[in-house]
Amino acid sequence: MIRNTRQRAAVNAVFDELEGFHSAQEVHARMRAAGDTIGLSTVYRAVQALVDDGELDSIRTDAGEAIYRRCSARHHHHLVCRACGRTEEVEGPTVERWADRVAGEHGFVDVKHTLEIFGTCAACHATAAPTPVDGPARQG
Amino acid sequence: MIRNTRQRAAVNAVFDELEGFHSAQEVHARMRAAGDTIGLSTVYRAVQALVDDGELDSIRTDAGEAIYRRCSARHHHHLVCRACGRTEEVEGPTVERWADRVAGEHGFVDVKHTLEIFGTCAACHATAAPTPVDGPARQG
DNA sequence: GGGGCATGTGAGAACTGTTGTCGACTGACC
DNA sequence: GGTCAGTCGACAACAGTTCTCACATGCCCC
Ligand SMILES: [Mn+2]
Ligand SMILES: [Mn+2]
Ligand SMILES: [Zn+2]
Ligand SMILES: [Zn+2]
Repeated sequence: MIRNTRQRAAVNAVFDELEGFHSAQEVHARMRAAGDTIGLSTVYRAVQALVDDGELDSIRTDAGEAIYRRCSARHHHHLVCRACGRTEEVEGPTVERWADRVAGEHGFVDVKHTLEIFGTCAACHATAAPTPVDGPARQG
Repeated sequence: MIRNTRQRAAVNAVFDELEGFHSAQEVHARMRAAGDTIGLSTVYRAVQALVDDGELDSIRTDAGEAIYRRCSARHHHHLVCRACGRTEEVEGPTVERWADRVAGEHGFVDVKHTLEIFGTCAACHATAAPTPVDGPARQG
């Protein structure tokens, strides 16, 4: 049985205050800095549980780190500024249908997909680029 | 200046004989097993150089491991069977236009994207599922 | 065909993110 | 309150990747 614990609730609460994507390690550091006592393993277990519950969405940086964000319930994708890290949720039936169709044409069933879009947001394009964030290694 | 070395050529050659995606560690093990003497660090450096040159395409498994494949020059995406790991290259203007359009609508410039499709291929769907391969953690 | 030397190599150490271990703890249920 | 499976967290272990640095070797120039 899944039990309600202070730690799980606290991790969940952190994502109420946080915009955008954050790693388990960062969440752990923030909680510790705020006086919360919680183990790193517990943070990892909590974010994974939250992803399983659909509370958080997770993507992986180009460096291989998993980052998490409070996620709206609707299926969507992310548009990420590679300069400032700002993310927008984007969605649309076009790409959903395309993915299902090409998979079906190849005889694949039980189809899911991952899609992330990287670019430079208008603000960052206007000014000089601040601290960069990893985009994809190669356009794929 | 970039120098031509036996090791770099050998890593490149490995991908001529190999279908699908393979990790740096696997390539290293194959080369060692075949009697090639090469260091793991060198394999990592070689595949990275090949990705930079556009000779290889790289994606990251859900477990965070980078895997590499000889890549056709045309822009495309991958349709991966989560049961047997078989991959198909898929492409189409629909999804390209969609990604560029939604990014443009949000004021983003210099846009790239990553897209992978996961499913069960017809062969694996017909038989019982063999050794599974990771798909995405969550449909995104 | 040699020097000279910047570039590349590779064994091993180090580093990163993540997961496993296991004794202590505690929320849920009675 | 008592029971006990689920949970915690310090720590170790692990996997993939990158760094270090002494040694080797392509490449340019003669
Ligand atoms: Mn989608
Ligand atoms: Mn594309
Ligand atoms: Zn930006
Ligand atoms: Zn298959």
